[in-house]
Amino acid sequence: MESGAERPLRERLVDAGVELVLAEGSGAVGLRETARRAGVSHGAPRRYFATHRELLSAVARRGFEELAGRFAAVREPDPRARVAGLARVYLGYAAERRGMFELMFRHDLLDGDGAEPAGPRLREATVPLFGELARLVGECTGDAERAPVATAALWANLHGMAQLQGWGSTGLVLGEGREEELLAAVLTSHLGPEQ
Amino acid sequence: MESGAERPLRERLVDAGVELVLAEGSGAVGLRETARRAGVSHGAPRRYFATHRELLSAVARRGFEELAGRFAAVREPDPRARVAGLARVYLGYAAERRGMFELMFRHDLLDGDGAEPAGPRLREATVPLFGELARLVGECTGDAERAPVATAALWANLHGMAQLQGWGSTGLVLGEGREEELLAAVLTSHLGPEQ
DNA sequence: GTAGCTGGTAGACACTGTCTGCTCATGACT
DNA sequence: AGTCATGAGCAGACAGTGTCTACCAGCTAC
Repeated sequence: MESGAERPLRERLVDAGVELVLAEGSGAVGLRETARRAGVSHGAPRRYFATHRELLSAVARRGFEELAGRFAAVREPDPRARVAGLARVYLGYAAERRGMFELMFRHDLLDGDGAEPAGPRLREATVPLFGELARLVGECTGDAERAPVATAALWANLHGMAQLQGWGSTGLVLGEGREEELLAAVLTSHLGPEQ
Repeated sequence: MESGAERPLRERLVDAGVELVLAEGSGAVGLRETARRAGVSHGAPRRYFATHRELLSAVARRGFEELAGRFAAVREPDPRARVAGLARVYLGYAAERRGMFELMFRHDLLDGDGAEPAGPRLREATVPLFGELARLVGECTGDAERAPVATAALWANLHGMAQLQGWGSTGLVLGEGREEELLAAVLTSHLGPEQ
């Protein structure tokens, strides 16, 4: 019954890693614990992940895929609404899947710098998204020349917001429940006033 | 010779931790390795740090002290120049002492949430600085009412920039050496055009 | 001079990542 | 059919880690 075609072990290990990172943070994602959760021996993961970092990288890559999926589901045609939608997706992902979000940006744990000949680098996966965002920002501000810098600024702002909201600093400093207001201010700052 | 009054072991352990975190990242700061660097037995740190997290927290606290010292050295009287100065200090610290900066915001590793009855919480140490920044932002924009939200936005922006610059994403997406330009754009976005 | 405290040593335990050798099924080739 | 190679997972070992515990050298105070 369990399932017609069994999911390959590699995927099951990443599944287990995702569960672990969401439940207990990236520190809990060990080779052995992951194997235990997947119901295999402690040495089994080694066939797919030569090292601890490779497992973590695979889990993080899963995160980037999830996030890309959410981005792809944003359908707003209007540039400004679209930027707002993408921003909300980003912040929403960071809030809902906190452990994943943190792991995804722990470059000290991840590969993508060294070795790994096949398979895209993790960081560079964000470049196309940056390109789309820059186009949208250009449309909003009507200044295509300054769009890259403005986009980098907006990008950094969103990333910082995600980070701060993640450890409650937004609430600490501003009072609870003012995220929407803050996001609106951020968008206005970088894109100019609405309409 | 070595030194007239010997530095207490607790401080020497934190020193060693700082060295380690700067040289090899927060993952390298272990109780045992730190003890080794300080030339004491592997159990010695336990007298001062009951747990690994406590050691890491002490190292992070040292970081906040360093950063506070740099902030205190900013002398610009003009509000806008002062904000710019503080921002440069923040980004400069993140760049020069990367490992420390990363550790300081790894709330999953640090205490300050649980236990630790005496001694100020780490996160809350940033609140007074936020207050000063909000005052300055209010002076720059002439809108004291919106200052808190504007300050939170700026704060998040700086933190995001520090993060992205730390792993080279700024360069990846914008080309190298455009940090000053980006900072200028960020300040303009949140404080309005210069003068 | 002896009791108690402070600051440190040393051994043990469970756990981790990594390495290595092993088993056993499957499938290809002769 | 028989052999061989390969893929996939198991199991044991090793060093290193955090944590716990017992122990001991000095010092101070009565």
